[in-house]
Amino acid sequence: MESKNLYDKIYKAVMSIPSGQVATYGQIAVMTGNRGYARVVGNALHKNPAPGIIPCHRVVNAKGRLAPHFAFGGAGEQQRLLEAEGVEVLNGFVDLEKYQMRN
DNA sequence: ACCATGACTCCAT
DNA sequence: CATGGAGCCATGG
Repeated sequence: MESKNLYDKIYKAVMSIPSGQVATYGQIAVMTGNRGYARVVGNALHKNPAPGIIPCHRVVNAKGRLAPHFAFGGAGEQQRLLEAEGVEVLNGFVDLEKYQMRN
């Protein structure tokens, strides 16, 4: 499994998200090259657990909502992790205006 | 090579 | 606000 390009970029992008901030799938997708990658990004995070290496909890959808299918304990766990980093989560939503990773 | 699937996003109704 | 359709891309069978 040496998918050394796309996935690697995605992982890097996700890992590059600073603590206390979040990024959307589309953001990561565009960051890695294409908006269409949004699905690949989601698949990558879902398939490749790489727990401890990839802070998937910092990745939310375009609406700032936590992943509905978060594979590491559910959105509740994701929310807990985000709050632990200083990100306010309200009803499963984060304030993108405040926490979205800006360039 | 084709078809089906998916942690997505946007737009229209 | 909910639902549906279309667009985008990679992966696996």
